[in-house]
Amino acid sequence: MPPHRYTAALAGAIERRWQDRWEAADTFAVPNLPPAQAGEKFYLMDMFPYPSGSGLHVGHPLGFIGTDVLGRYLRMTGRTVLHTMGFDAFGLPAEQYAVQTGTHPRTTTEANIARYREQIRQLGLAHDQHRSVSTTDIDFYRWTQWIFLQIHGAWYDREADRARPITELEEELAAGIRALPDGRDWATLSRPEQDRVLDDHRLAYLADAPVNWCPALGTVLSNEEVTADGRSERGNFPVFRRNLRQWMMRITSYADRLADDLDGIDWPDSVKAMQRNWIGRSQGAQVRFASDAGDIEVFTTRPDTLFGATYLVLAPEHPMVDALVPAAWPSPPTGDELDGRWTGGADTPADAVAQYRSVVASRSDLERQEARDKTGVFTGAWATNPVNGEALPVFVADYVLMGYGTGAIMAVPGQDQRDWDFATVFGLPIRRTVQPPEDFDGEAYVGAGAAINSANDEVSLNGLDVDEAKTAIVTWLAGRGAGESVVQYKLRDWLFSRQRYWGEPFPVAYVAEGETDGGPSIPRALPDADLPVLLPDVEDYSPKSFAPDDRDSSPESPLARATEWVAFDADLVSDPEHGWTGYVRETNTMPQWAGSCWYYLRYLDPHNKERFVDPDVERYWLGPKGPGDPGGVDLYVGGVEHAVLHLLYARFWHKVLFDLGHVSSSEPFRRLFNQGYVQAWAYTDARGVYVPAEEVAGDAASGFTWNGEPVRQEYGKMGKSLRNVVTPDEMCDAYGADTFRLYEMSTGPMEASRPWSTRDVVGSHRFLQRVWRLVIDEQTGDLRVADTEPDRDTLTALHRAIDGVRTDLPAMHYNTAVAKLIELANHLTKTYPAGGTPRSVVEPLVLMLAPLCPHLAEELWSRLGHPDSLAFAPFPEADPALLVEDSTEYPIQVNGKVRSRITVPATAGQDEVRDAALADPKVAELLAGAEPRKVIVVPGRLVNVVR
RNA sequence: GCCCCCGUAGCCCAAUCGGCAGAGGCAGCGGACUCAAAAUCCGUCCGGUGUGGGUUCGAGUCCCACCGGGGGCACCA
Repeated sequence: MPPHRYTAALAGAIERRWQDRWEAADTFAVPNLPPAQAGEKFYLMDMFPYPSGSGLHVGHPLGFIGTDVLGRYLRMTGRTVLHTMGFDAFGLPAEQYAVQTGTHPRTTTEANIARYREQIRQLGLAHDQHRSVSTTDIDFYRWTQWIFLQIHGAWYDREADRARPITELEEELAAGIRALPDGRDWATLSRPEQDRVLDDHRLAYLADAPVNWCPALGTVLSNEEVTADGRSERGNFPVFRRNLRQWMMRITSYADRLADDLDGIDWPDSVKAMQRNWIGRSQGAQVRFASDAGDIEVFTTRPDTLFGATYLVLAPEHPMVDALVPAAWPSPPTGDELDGRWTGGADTPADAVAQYRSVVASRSDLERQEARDKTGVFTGAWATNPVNGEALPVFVADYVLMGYGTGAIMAVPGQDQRDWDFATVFGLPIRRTVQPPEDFDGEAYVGAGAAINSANDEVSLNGLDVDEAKTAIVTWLAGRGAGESVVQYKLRDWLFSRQRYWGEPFPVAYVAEGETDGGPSIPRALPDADLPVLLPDVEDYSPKSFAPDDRDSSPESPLARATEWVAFDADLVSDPEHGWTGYVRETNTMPQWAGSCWYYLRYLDPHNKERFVDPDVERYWLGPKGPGDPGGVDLYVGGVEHAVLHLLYARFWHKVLFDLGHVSSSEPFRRLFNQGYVQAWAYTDARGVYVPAEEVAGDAASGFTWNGEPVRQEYGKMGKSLRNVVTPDEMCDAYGADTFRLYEMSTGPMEASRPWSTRDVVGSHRFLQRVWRLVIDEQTGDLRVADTEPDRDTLTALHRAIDGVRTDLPAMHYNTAVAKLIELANHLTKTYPAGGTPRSVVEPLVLMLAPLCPHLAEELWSRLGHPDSLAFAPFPEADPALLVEDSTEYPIQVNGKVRSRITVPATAGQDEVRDAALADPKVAELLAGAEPRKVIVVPGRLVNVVR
């Protein structure tokens, strides 16, 4: 082994040396407010990790390395880059570990963070270390609590279409500028009554609402945390709908802005589509059908089909059902017999409904989804269609959901397949009100067409297209007070409390002995001086949990047991009626999403004791660049799994802060990029048990074996349970961090998922050895470069590489950038086999390699005689004159097939190329004297002669 | 069921506007070095782009249908 070869050991020594040097020199620190002469700012961010106990595997740093390469490139092209890394450290695993072992979650969390920091440090990421924060830092969650109080202290002014301080609402109510919704006089209300009015408007509020209660986890969950089949995203336990008093955030106030503002940000279409879908805005109409129990209000997106409604359906849980049900089965208004299918064989409508409800309740969400057969029962009631006075039977069926619209629909089987299916099962009439095309042979017709069968004495839709008909009928309904145009959303308010220990405590207080008017407790904001509200020490970290299917159990937070913490005294301006004593704390904590809703703001100003972020600093890094620009982080990189949850919540918080004047940007993340995942092969033996992937031999052709036994290959996530984890530590030991970085960047484009393949890593290592050898003699350690002029071919190769790399790196096309560097290095190795590579070529190569392999590049740069770090050295620039060669070779196609080649001077015009092509003997032969019909010359590319 | 993305060499991947299918890496094969092996170095084989149509002078690229893979939504009225 030559003594100065670039081995893993040498790489390791070089890497540690440069990491220490960067740290000592604070190379990547950036001031909160860079001086005026600094280059244009760029705020670069990764989605921060949850520091799990098992540390990083090679998949985790893919995005971190990608952002680091970009950040380093941008610094070398004159930009001022802010890039750091934090930790999303509240959350369930540390708490569950605490429950098992009694170790405080903070101890576990801080140990895990220390481990993550070490692993990240050895990768050589150019982070500003001073800005690193963790959501569990007291200095951090103090401001999470402060932001909560801002949201709690705000209401949404519909007219102004923005949030405003609740104090302004109070002033307007007190001054009589704004009337109370129920017509009461503000001045006559007691203080608790006034407070309740205000609470009804706050963006953070307590509500008795149907929530997702997960007995097995002992906590409630947000809609976003519940899977489509009604189980917890974490742990896959059953989740039940229960009415509980919980903290909610009024994210629905922002539904329109959250949907509309997607147009102004540079995000992947798929993520925008997922957010739009989750918000689920649909334009429609609310229509009232009179019944004996009062008006039944339905929501429809197709008011134009109102004349085709032949029955109504209410969700089984609809509050009007009981009032609608008559004592006995009625006779139909038509005078016919009551259809036997309608009654479910029950003696009375009440029995039928009760029976049906119990059947529905016993069906799990999964069963309900799988079995799409239409079931339901007649309530015994009729309602009146406002457009034609027809009596429509009212059914109860579980294909109508209480959680969307009004929980009631008008059924139009002619234009809706679900209604068609139901009508078929129950023998209900079907009437088309949109003319299907002549060749239409389906059932319900949902397409465009002219309205038919749609007229009464006052209004006729017949002949109108769908949109015209909608407008006409809504106008008519509105004139009669029977309906109006409305917008519906799937989005629900955000359930914001959890019955957990390891989360941010709520900075609120309740009067211990109850409100003076005997009503429910009013949460009072704590004064700023009382922040942070620290987590108390407790004996037992677990919430009370229950059997997974115990739906009637109730949540109980671990904080409730910290009785000395719960009871406290405070001087609350938010509670003018009371004194200074006798308060109790909120014992729920905030969900894990809270910290990640604003951490990008704290990165900007992490040590500020007075504010969560200084306004000037926020404006510098996040402010809009001009009119119409929303502002925000310049590039945010992370996995697509946060498409809805984190990214929707963060946008919501940011918009509240924007409305209240705390930030100048209206969106948190100007550009979002989803990196792919590193996946891995896993292997199972004959019993289906996973075997250690690193011990498997063989290949796809000859079959895989483990200990001589055949095993089956499968593809999936990297993880302990699949026994296929590879860690960055192993790769750094075996090859060095630069090789590992280079390999991860060269296996594919950033957005693509790709399989991990340890045995391919050697290719990246060999390339770095070649580069090393171009500069350093492996035997002596001396420089091998010469101060000579490169030949013309080498210059062209260099400038083409520069040109390509300058295009590829900022576009995050790292795999092709790497290919171009390898190509150049291979050219140099071949051209200068005995050494003496011109310094003027080697130095740009080293600089171009620096973003990808910073340690190696720094070392070579230093050995080439440059005392300063190359972190801010100018990135090479291509000379356009050197990109082109003197002559160009053109393939000549005849009728699309390559038949010959010609070489012409690079300066040749189209006519010269054409003439040269036609003069080619092979082409002349194929033409056989005939004039070509057409000759296509693509400059620099090819010539096609059409015969 | 609906929507989105992707199918190029044994494997991972390149290929501006439609313009010579191949940049790069792995594996394989041959050779150099070595007593031998590993490591390293040099050289080299391999496919016509999932399938079938269409548009075009020319299609990996555009259009249609199908097949395969991945993701999202899923009785949302």
